[in-house]
Amino acid sequence: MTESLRRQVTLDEVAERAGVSRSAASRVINNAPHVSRAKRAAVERAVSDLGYVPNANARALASQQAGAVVLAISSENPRAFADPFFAEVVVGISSVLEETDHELMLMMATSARGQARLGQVLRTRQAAGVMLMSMHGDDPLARLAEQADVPVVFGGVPATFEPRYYVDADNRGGARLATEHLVTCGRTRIGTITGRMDEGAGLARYRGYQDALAVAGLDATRVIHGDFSEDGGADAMRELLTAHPDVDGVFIASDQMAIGALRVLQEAGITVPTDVALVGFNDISTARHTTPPLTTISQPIQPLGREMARMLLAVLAGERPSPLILPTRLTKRESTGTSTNPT
Amino acid sequence: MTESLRRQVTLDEVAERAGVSRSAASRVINNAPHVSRAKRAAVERAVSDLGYVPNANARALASQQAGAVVLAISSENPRAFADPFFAEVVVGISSVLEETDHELMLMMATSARGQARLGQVLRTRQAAGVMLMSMHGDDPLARLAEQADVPVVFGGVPATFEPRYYVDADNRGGARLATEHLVTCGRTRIGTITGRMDEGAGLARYRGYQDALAVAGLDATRVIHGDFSEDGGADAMRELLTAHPDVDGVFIASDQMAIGALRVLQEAGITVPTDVALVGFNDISTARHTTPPLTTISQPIQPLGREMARMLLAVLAGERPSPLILPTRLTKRESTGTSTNPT
DNA sequence: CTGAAAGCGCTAACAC
DNA sequence: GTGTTAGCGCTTTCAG
Repeated sequence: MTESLRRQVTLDEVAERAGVSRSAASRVINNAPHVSRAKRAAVERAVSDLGYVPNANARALASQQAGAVVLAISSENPRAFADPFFAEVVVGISSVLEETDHELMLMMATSARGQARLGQVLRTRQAAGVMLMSMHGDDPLARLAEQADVPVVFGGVPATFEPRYYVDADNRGGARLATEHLVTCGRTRIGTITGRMDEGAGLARYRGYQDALAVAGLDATRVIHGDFSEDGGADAMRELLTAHPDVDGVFIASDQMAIGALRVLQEAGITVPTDVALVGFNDISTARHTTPPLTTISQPIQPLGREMARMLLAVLAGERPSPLILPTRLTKRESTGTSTNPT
Repeated sequence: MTESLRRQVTLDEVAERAGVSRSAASRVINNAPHVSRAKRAAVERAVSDLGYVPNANARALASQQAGAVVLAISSENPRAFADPFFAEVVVGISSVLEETDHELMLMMATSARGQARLGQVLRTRQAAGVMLMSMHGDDPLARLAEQADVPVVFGGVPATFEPRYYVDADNRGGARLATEHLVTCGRTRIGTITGRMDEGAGLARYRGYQDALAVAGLDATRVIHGDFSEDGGADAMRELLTAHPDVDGVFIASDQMAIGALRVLQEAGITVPTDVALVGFNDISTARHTTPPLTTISQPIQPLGREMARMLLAVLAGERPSPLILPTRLTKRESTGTSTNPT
């Protein structure tokens, strides 16, 4: 690391300095076999003397395989990536990638243009693999990735098909946990505000609600479909109150919606949790600060990102990892009754 | 886009199909001059027939300049990127980049390894430029970027030096606004909980507090230094209460700290805003949902990202844009008194 | 305006 | 074990 921090140092220079052929140098760099200890050492010295750094572009071009992987987020809404959820996922991914020689490219495949570019990046082998998140319905991205003939790992399961490789949180189990908790609290007229039914998570959470009530032998028809957003949650709660005024507990498929619902309940003079108990999903940071604080299902978001990255790495290495479902857990707070006052 | 979605289509193939030389084809692709209309059209047809997509690696190698730009986040804490703030910035950046042919690489220059890799990426011209965020003290990253001899745009101003190109929010002005609001509300014993003083934002917000009180002719010595975190805010508020029990208004340099402070105040039986009025900074999403909701300074976060990207693009294009300071504004909520009950 | 030729820095057969 | 030889797909002089 002594000389020239600005200029490119080439392999040839290293080879010359070390007094070996370029192939030998190359072999050392990629620690391939068939190099004598002496040469190996010489090359290594030259590398550190010169501060050699391989040129990733040349390497990718020659070997037809890139070092970068891409994280693509698909959504008709460009703001989707502003969701703190993704920030966490990215942290998880980066923490794994940082240990390897893979760079992370971020692509918001929002517009047609964005999608085209993703296809282009994949097709020209600028990226070795893709992690795909947040697709609803039959997302064109999925197809695009398949065509590109590049390893794809999904974060979350699309609503319409089960990918070969994916990591997901146990949405169904979590929803079941949430609903069971409501049952445990003594609620008997339990409704739900679902997420979008064209997303895997929305569907799974709805199923979990049904599971729990089936087991408890309770009616599972107090259902309003929402869209995961705060305002959507408010609207849905109004509908729910109208359609089923007797509801005494609600499982809400996202904390954002739960916050909207909370507002509506307050405005209607309905007390949480005394009159109606609430459970959300996601454990966003705001959930701790609402009044009352929100009981919710916590997801291991950063691990989700980590495992996505690990899985992609595994596929890249020629393995065939199995899909992974990460556990979710109940985080009790006051919106379902305090511990000192269990209903 | 008819044939072969999987295979690389090369420029030569396009040239052959169009019945022109490779150079001609290349010129058309890069819409350079010196090509007859006829040839141009032929090439364009061939391109779309074949679904040609230039290979970015080859291009970068040959031209010695990459298409990708990197967003590097520096922090001793890998979780820093989990901050929703960054997610917003990234959205802003992406929205601009999506219109261009630049890819976005994300690098968390957390570990020494991460920093080394960043240097490597820059040095081997895998990236055309860098956007750097969140540095405190004399961040090694800044130096690294300079050495690499690649355009660098800073997001926020480091505490120790003023970079050539940067975009920042008007932290000082915002802090002043916040403090002035406290004055307007009739508070006279106004304290502050600052952020980290080795970050530009922490410093600037403290100065803004001083500015406002100097103008108002009020005492500006009720100062406790915090660290931007929720727990840090709680600790700081305890200290402040001990050191200056007479305080009746506090400007707190981040909403996270303000939330911690709010908790301490509540526990101490001090009513907000009646006894003590509070103003935070950032307008994080939780600020709307605390009890009482938090008056705070809103920053244009997404625009910040957008402008960073635009500035980098400008530099890349050979321009010399001036640094940019984005305005901040006061968002009034109940923590400084309701509008129906202005103190 | 146009095309030929010479690389960019590296990998990968292939002979030795 | 080792070095030589071709390229990877593109840009870029440089003559025509």
